[in-house]
Amino acid sequence: MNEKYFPEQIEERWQKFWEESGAFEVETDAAREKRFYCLEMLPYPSGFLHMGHVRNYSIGDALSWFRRLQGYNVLHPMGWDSFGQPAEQAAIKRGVMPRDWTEQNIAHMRRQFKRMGFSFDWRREVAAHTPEYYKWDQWFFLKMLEKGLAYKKVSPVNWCPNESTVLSNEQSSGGVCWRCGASVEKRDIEQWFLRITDYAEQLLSDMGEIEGGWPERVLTMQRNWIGKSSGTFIEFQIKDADERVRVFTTRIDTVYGANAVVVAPDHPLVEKSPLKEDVRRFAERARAASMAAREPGAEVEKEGINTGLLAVNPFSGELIPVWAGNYVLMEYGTGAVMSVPAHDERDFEFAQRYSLPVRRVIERISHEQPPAERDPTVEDQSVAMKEAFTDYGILVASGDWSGKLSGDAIREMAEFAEAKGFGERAVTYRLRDWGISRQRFWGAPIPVVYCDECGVVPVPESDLPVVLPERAEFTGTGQSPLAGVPEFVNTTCPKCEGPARRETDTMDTFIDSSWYFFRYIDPKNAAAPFDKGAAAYWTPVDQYIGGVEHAVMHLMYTRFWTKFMRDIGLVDFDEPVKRLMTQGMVVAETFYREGEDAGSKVYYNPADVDVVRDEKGRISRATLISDGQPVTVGPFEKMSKSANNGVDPNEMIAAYGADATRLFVLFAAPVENDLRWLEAGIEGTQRFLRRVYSFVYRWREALKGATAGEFSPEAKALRHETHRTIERVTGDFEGLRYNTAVAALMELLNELYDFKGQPGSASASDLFAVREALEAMVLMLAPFAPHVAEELWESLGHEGGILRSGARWPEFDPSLARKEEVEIAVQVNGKLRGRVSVPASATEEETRAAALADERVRSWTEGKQIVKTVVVPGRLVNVVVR
RNA sequence: GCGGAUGUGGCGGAAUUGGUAGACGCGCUAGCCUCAGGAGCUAGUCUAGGCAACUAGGUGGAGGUUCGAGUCCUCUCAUCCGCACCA
Repeated sequence: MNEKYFPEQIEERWQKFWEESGAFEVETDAAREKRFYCLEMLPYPSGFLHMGHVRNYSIGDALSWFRRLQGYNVLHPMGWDSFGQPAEQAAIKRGVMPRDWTEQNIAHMRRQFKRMGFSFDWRREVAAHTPEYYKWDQWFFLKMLEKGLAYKKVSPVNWCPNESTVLSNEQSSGGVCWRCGASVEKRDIEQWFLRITDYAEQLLSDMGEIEGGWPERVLTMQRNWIGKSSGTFIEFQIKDADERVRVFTTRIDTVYGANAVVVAPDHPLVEKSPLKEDVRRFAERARAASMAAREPGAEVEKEGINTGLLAVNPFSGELIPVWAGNYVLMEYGTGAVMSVPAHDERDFEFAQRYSLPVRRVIERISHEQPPAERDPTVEDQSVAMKEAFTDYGILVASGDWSGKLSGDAIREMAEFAEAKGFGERAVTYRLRDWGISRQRFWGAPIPVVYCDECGVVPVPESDLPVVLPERAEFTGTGQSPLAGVPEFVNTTCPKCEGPARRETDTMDTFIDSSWYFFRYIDPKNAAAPFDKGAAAYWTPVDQYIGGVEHAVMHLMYTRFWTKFMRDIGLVDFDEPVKRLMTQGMVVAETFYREGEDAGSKVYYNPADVDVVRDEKGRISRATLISDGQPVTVGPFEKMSKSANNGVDPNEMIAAYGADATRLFVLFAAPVENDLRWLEAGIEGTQRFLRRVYSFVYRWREALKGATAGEFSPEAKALRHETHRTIERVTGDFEGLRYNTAVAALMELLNELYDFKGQPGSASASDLFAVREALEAMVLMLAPFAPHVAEELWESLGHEGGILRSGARWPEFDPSLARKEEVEIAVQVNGKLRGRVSVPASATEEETRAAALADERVRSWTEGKQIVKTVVVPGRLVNVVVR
């Protein structure tokens, strides 16, 4: 052991040791009942590790170490979400093949991960772009096709007319092509979809199984995304035509207030309109407007046009006009609504704009509801009502239904409609089927073949994987690069062996990430995606950790995938993840100056800025080091290129070591909060590690003479601190409260520094107490700073590395964790007036007596009448006087 | 607009879930050590008054419940996030 703490030497040494000894390699072992699956979201191999990754994997790594030390068989794997657009864009820009680009990036990032010392079982590494992996994407697709869960339908894509190519949403943001700036059009093409909507109800109801383990806000977002709504379909007959229009409503009780039927501009009924040319022009305008205004916050004004058609209200028999309106969406419900302006805000706004009559059919039943705005002299309330009344209430002007309560009316009117055959109750969902077709090269090919004779033919399982070609032309224009590779496209029909063409669409990369954590369990399996028995041992995942940006899509898809795997017998549970932790962003200071153009900013990296603080610690001045001139201090923002506030993990490792870097990201903030990166902060954690190190260095020889015996008061106090710390840290780990766990360790170290006694002269029992404290400290430090913990553990006389040495997470002795003497706060009329020390075992009476006997307390109670005393044993006494 | 969350020193954050507010760290101040230090060590650091013991105030704001409120309730303000014509 070196006298000084040199992180780079220690870290290199132990990384090598771990690798050579296979320290983190685990086996599926039914004999080991205690097992734990710790999973972090797999990264996209962009080529560079960033601080968000460091945070994500530090959180998971700490938990993995903790569970290992507790004796669990811990699966902690890593892989690569290695399909996706950036590789293809690199190919277009620089001509490098996606595979080469991707694999170089993976190699680089893998080195960075190893340099961080994360405890992954690298033998289980998987990468989505390898045929061994995506073969099973294709296999799952075929299973879905077989079960009728995969199907084709016509659906729009973003289309650049200039380059004749399909664009992703990202490539067409703002409605213009990312490369040529041409305005993007929608084009309808046939694409593959997965029927996730078949699982909508389960995705909703199974949330009950994971509530408590998942953040409430994630569940809420998923609930909103699924968007369940119960209501009724009602059919309106079109006058003088053999057509009916179907609407969906949750408020059938307001049907007597309908003043119109409003359909989506692209609703098929529009074809029957006598004014269909006008309506079509309107529809085109509406479509163009909705494409252009995709920016959030821009509320589109409600517009519409009368189609000239009339519909019959099946309840009242009344004739009402049919309008086309831009606020009605073809994708939701039936693409048509009954417009009830008196009781729906959007309909109200629409009616105001086009001066349609407003008929009120629901009255309030409670005075807490808004007062009735009603002009009894006229039927049309468009003048009297200032806004829609959307509450439930009592029906009026609704024929036989008048006088009923909304709740009853909704049920009875739906039954009536069903009985009369013009309606039915239904549940609709906002959730739509999952479009998985991508007109791109760098993804898993969809395994179907098109044959002129046989039509759409699935590739037989035995022919999987359908392998991507090694090379293709990447121009960024025209059709998908895959379609330009004849060896790939031209094939024979598996059915009739005649000439056929392969599907050239590839799969959405969310498919890869929907089941990757099952592949880790059995990554080399050539006969199945994974072994059922092994999966039953390891899954569901005990703890999943990742960014909240995946709260909806990825986590919804993976839940769906799991339910499908259950239905084909691969797993026997409903939910893949028991506990989910969503970590906050890593943010850093920003510094800037106004740029040349008005409103533009030039950002400077925090490393290039010198900050001067006043005596309070507030920033008083910030100057650019290179020219000494002031810069503006901006807010903390997510680390990014554009704000020039990124920090390269490599530089941090080089300057402070992987251990200090990891310790800092876990200590600086609770894991779910944003993390403010401050270079000074990491210096603080390095200081802590150095202090631990040098303490062990000074004491390690003397500690060989430690034996338990009669303990001095100081030793007792230290042992109390040690056991109390173990208790706190253990509890903090269970709740992933790393920041307070680290704080507790720092407190214990402060106690050690305050300990009276020197290595040369301490008694054997004092040494025992110090040794006990240090061993607990080192083991509890291992999840945060494993390299230095290994080094210290060895120097305390343990051979073979922490895990192999049989070390276990320290247990606390409750009798030692408890204090013998406790300090009791004494209040007089709720104000703190003194503190007294009593034995922990003191009774309520003894505590009260001690409090009242205290001199300072007496000076406040003197001459007053004691009305009562409240005693909280072990905590405080409150004396109430008058 | 709807839904959710959060407001505590100069800063990140603690507070055993109704019981000593500000743990731990950063920053800052002073001293020691040093050729030097962006190293290390020691002490201090919520605000105001006081040499001090101490006193008063203090958890965005205003009320309330309670012996006692950062914590519970009502209203209000601010910030952040999610969804957004979902019928």
